[in-house]
Amino acid sequence: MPSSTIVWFRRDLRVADNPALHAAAARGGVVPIYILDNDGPWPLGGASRWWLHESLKVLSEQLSRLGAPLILRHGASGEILRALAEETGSESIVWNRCYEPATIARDKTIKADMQEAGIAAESFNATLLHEPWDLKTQTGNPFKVFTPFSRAAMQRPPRAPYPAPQKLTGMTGLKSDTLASWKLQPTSPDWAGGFREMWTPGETGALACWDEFRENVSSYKVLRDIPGETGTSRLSPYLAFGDVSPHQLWHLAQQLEPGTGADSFKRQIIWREFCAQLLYHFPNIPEEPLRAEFSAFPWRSDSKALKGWQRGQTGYPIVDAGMRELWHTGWMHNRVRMVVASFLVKHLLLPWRAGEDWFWDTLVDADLANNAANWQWVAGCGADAAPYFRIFNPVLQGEKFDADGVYVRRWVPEIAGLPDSVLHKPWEATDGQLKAAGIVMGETYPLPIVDHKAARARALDAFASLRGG
DNA sequence: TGAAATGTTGGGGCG
DNA sequence: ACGCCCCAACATTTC
Repeated sequence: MPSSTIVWFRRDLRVADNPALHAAAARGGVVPIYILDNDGPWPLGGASRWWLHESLKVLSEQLSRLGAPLILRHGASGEILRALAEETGSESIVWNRCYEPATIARDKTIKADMQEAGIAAESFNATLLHEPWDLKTQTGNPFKVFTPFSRAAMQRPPRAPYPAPQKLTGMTGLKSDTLASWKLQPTSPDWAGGFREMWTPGETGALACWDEFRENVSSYKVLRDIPGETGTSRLSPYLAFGDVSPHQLWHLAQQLEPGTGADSFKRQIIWREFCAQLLYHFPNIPEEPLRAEFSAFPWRSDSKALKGWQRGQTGYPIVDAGMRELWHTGWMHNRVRMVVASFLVKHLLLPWRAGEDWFWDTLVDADLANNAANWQWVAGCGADAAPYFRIFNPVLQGEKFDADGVYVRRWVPEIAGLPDSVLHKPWEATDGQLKAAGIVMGETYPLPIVDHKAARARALDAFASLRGG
């Protein structure tokens, strides 16, 4: 009887379209393992830990049902895998590749160590449609502009998804941590109530999420910009943890009628690929601006303003609504992410790194590449970045994309009684309107922590100082 | 995947 | 009827 193959789960918490699992199952017995290894430079944030717990619970049930229970262990990945190989007599180990710089380095070492120990180690493509080293410009350089990247990506159809295994041959008697012992979920206080209301993590939840999205995909292109609607797919956390693969989603989108929102949706998938590719080729973007001249940028330091932003107390309703949605659900609507990010970086002149850290901790879809690349995009120091003079006006953005105030009223209920005409600028409400709505400005809802016009002028000055000197 | 400032045009009020 | 002005509406430029 051939020895079992260890399947090391990481950001691929699913049984369908899982190339590593598929390959292992074809060879014979499998030993699935997930290792809690928080040693890297970007340890999991609180919201991600919550999602991971839920997702592992589902994966564990699925694998047990298929016949190969999931082993949970914590510690240094290399040592754990070596020990497991010894315990099980496994002569091979497989996994699906991750592309964060520290993970690449770690996995390289593990692969070499394994092979030295006579254990065959093989990795597979699973979390990106295209390997970051596969798509290059005509001159052979990595893409730094989205449009040509997306053209190149569109011309290269991704592989078809693998089916889920029907049955696995597992091993019994191996020791495993309990999921609860990892304490991934909050207890006191339990801040995850809003998370549970909104999300069903795991592979089955991902497919249900797709089904719901498919019903509305024809209006995706328009409604994806309206935060009061459920217009976006909300698939991002599933993708971040690999509850579903981009190949599966691409394949599903291909089956929709062309000309529907499928094209816009695929474009968003390509944005994800673009960011991953940037991180691969420019591995320090989580910490350093891609455009080096930004190292000299005069960011302010203002812990009070930062806290006001984090807690949704800026006095700008659309900003506060977004930040509270994030805090409550672990997620924020895409349009509003751009508004709050622009507000932090331009109105408050606070470093994009502070926003990156906060999103990393609070988003259930936190992804190193997306987070770094998009914050740099907003700050103007990244690839294909927003020009420095593009400063969102939070009032206009609110009036344009939340015209009926559904979103602001949901997340900033203390001003819900204002009429639409002043909902996005409560400081302009008349005394009568404030009284009728039960609002005392500065007490029940903050006055704006910065004046838009002055903040805009200050940002333009600061950004201009980079250019002229 | 901006917003504000500036420029241009044309309808209409009015002497 | 005409010229003048105002200003909304749209276009262009600038940040």
